[in-house]
Amino acid sequence: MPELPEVETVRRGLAPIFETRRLARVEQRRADLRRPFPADFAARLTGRRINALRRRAKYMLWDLDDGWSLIVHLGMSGRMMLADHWPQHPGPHDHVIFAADDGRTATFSDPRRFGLMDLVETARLDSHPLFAGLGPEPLGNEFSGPALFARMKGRKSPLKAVLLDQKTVAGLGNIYVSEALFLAGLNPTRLAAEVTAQDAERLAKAVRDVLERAIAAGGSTLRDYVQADGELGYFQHDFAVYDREGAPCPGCDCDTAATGGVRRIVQSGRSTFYCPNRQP
DNA sequence: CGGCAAACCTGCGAGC
DNA sequence: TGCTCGCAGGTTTGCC
Repeated sequence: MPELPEVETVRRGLAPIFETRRLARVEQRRADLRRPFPADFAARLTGRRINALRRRAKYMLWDLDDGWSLIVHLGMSGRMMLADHWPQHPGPHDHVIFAADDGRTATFSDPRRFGLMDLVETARLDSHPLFAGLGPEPLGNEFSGPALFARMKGRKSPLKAVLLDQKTVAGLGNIYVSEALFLAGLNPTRLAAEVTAQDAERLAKAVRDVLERAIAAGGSTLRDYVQADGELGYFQHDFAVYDREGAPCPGCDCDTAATGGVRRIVQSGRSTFYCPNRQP
């Protein structure tokens, strides 16, 4: 799915349209996504003004004028399609349609239906089950080398798994974990407990760096992710290692014929890409 | 606690 | 051309 940079890109696409506007019409077209929608979902949103459109980790938050917030998670294949008018012929995967009071619409489309939507009292957001255990925002002030080091301490799991764990730091997914570990020169199979404070410092910087560059590029477009305005993100052209098995390691003089180039391994069922030379 | 596989779903590309 | 298989950006659950 969209990881943090893609969710942030979608948020930035929606904010100018929906922030400060009222929801004139909302249509929920099926009973559930990954889980059921809250009761009276569309009715509770209709007529509400959106005070702010925020993001926490990979979740979008639409703060409403009645003290509640809409939580939107895009899952693996969720996206928001913008239009000037109510869609005439929604497709089979168009599950929710939102219309602002000026007639513009956003259609939430999610073929795999791993996304979810929920409503929560804004003041109680941090205690919502989805948010209670989340680690710090990687682009926020709470995230730093020492903070990351503290969270990795004692964890006898591979770096890949620990970074993918949203309790360590919130917002990384399969792509950006591989990219960050590459930038930091750390092997994904190394145990988190064994990295030094200096390693953690480099890793924290790498996480920030890759996420900031990905956001600047509008995220990564693989199969079905597009920005809210229909434009394609282009950070996928900047991947150093992700989905580049066998390719020469970028910025590395290692002999591809000898090393085999970028290597792909499977960790807890998911692909990890790295350069064995730069990430010993 | 931790690692791992499977589950939830559909679509797509590769290979035969 | 048409089929099957494997794999895909996430998260949760349940089992060793």
